[in-house]
Amino acid sequence: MSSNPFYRLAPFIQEFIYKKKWDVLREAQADACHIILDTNKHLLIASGTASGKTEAAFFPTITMLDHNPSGTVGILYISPLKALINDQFHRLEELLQEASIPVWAWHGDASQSAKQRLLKKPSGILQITPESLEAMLMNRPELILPLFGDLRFIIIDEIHAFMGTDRGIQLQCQLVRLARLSKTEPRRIGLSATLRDYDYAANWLALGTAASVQIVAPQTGRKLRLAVDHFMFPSVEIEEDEESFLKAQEAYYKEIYNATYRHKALIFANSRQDTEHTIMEMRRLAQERQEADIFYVHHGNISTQLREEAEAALREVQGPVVAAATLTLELGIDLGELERVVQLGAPYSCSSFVQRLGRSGRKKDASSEMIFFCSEKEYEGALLPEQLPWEMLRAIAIIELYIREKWVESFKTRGMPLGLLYHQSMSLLKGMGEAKPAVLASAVLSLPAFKDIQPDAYRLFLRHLIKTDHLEITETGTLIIGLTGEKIVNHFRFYSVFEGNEEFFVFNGSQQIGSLDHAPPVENCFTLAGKIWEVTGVDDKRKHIYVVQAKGRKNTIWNGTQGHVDTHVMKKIREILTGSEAYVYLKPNAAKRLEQARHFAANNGLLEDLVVAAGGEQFYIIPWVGSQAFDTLIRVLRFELYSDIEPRSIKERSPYFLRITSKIDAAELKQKILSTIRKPLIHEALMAEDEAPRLGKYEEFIPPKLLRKAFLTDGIHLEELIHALQ
DNA sequence: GACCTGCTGCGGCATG
Repeated sequence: MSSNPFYRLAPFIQEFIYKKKWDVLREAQADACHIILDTNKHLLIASGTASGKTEAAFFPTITMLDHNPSGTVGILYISPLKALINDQFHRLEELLQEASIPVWAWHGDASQSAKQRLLKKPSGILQITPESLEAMLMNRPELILPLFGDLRFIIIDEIHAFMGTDRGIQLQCQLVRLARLSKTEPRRIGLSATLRDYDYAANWLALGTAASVQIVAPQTGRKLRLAVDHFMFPSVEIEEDEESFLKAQEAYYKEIYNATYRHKALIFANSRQDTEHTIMEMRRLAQERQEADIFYVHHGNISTQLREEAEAALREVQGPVVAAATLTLELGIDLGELERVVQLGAPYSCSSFVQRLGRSGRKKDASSEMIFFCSEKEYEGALLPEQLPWEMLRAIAIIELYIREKWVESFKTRGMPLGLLYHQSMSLLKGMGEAKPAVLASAVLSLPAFKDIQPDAYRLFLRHLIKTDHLEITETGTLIIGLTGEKIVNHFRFYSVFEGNEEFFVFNGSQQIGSLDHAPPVENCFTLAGKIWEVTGVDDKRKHIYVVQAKGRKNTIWNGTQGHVDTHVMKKIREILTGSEAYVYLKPNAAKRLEQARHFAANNGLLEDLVVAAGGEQFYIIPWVGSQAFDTLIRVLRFELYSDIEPRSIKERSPYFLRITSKIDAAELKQKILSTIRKPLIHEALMAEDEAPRLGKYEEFIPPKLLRKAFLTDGIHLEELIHALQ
């Protein structure tokens, strides 16, 4: 074995590296070479952004394919994004110029003729999305053997984007189905820049196979340069204040302008509106100063063409370019080296922070840097806990967790993914045409993702699908897809397991008022078109929300959905408020605001206990738990403490605090909450009798009895709540 | 008043 793996790579790869003037293989690349070339194990590459992960996966696997060409497709590359496939396609074509290994992109936008050419002579590397793979497995299962009968490797890019999601469960099912139909056991390679829980990731990657996983996770000692700034916008309740509000806003945008001026810069925001608004202001300021328009917006509602223009500008234009994006620019599409990364507010998760940070400092020895612009709006009548700078606190917590503890969020797999059970059952049956119930059951329940589904539950599930015409039973006792099922399965939307953006239309009688992304629960109020409405009913099928105009003062204003925050982050925020540390990366305004917040929290007793008296019969509950445990706490209050608390008085800002009205005092309330959550059989009590909430796509087709069970398993996070409150 | 991802097969018509 040569000690330098470079000399073991295929000649055209050596030539490619030489031409690129890369002096040595990166650590991850060298390690990956040894594992791929010298072992039979799966491989997990968990190394930082810009460490050459994709090359680390492709160099040795292509080398092996070059030595010993495969009779069918030899490497299957699976990506969560079409954009990533297109990006990789060009890079692979360049690498493979001198080789006789073809590369094929297969996704919704790929041409039919290219797909036909591959089918004529299956070979080389195929790049695909889970949705296109689903279509293949379901509509053309007979093609799997000729396409993949000699498959050697499966490379899964950005696996953290799959782990812990329904799409990831779908992918795991597909890998097993692919292995069965192709009669191969390809080695798997997973790639990610943001992982901490390597064991979970390794298990995820190897699920359903016998081989073990070797992990490559080189330490990168990249320098960090961080800054957090804070801006206060005064309230605009009275007219005189408006001027000072506008002045503060102007100062804020000028600061962003200056931070990105004459740089290649990316501005991350947490909402599409923020990106639009910020770029509008940047344009205005540039125009005032007669500077060029170098600004772009990049988010989910922007067309592919415009997004590609923004990406190309960042990558290729000489001179300054400024783009504002939501998380659309987090994943690994190549943008080249960016000089500045600005974050408006705080990301919701540490892992998001790491991805965004990785957009700068890609060159050797360059430091990664990010400036946080946190802002706060003062307003009349703000409740005590609302006067804490939560967003800035979350920014500090995320920074501290990452730089001190190297912590990022871990993933959790759903125990009862019933929507997926429907999806995979229908997909498998469609591929089979017809099947005896026992045959279908064994094909589905032997998939590792469904190991916790009991045969009894599956029988109930099948009977329900027969009753609702999703399935039909023939005279010979076999199952076929039923009339209702045909409509679902034959629609092109069937291939994805996540729901597209829905629009709920709001009706007051027969008058349509507007639309919302989500339906608030019945009896909750929300504002739209300048008025407050109370929800009287929701028609999930027609996507209608029925409302009446709310009368009098209503406490239960629905807050919409918020980003998910982990319990670890909330605990860190409390620690920051309790402590006295001065963080070096805080700019003067931010440092001052933190000091104020610490005093304010201490003086008002906000850090002392779970329940804080707020005067009269009002109380704050500040639990310092993440979003999921927070939602469970609300269930505890609604369903178990309703005799002490006025349920309609609950006002929440998830996951930071709740305000409630109660006749019993703070100490007793706290005691009741703590003793309630430890009661045996409490799980069942936290749901209304007729409640069967859906957690994902296709769950409307599941028998309510099973759906309730799934919610108890995956929707109620009592253990986390108990643990966090102790 | 979070954010994001993905999509077949075929009939019919126009064009070279």
